[in-house]
Amino acid sequence: MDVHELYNEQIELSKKAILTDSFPPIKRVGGVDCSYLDDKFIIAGLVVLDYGTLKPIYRTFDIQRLTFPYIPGLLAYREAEAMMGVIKKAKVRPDLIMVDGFGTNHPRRCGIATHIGIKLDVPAIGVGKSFLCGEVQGQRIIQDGEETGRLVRAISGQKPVYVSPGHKISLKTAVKVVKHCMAGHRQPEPTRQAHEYVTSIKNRSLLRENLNRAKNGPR
DNA sequence: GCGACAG
DNA sequence: ATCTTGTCGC
Repeated sequence: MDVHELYNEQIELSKKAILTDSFPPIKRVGGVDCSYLDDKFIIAGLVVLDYGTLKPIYRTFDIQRLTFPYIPGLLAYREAEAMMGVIKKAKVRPDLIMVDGFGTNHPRRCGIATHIGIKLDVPAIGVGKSFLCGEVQGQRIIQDGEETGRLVRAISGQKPVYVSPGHKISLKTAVKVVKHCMAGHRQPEPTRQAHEYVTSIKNRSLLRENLNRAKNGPR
């Protein structure tokens, strides 16, 4: 694969990003995250929460073969297919998706939240757990003079989360939504619960693997 | 060339 | 992300 073609695709995708609010009142928020099995498979999980109570009302997962390596700036090519797969198979549709990663705060303004948002035409927000790029000025993240992201924390003094709009939402509203979803943990509930979920699926898979090994291996 | 670099 | 014990702080 040629990374330059992917870079160009990201640049083209970023031009399609809508960074203004264009979605109905949020009733359900979705959170997606991934985990891996032996570097061979990727598990994507989706948890849909009631926006008012932040209680989970639905969840599903999808497992696919891993086909792309981890390359900073190209995370979407490793995880987006699995995430979009689980979102498409969901029986309960969220009004907005929170993704583990970035949106517009990205070297080419096209993090995985933007990638998924545009390809599925769904409002999306990126919630990163570690700094990616830009210049931090207080709570703001500036790139080429524009504010592309914001540092948000549930508890002052603790490590922040990096919020940026992915698609069909403004930075201001994205921050507002993420803050609304904070329940005393560093990460907002949608991605936090999605992470817990995929981890449990992973452990369930590993357990099943070991049971089969104990049953068939020793002979 | 050097440094930075989501999950 | 993943591997992995004890340990620091609220």
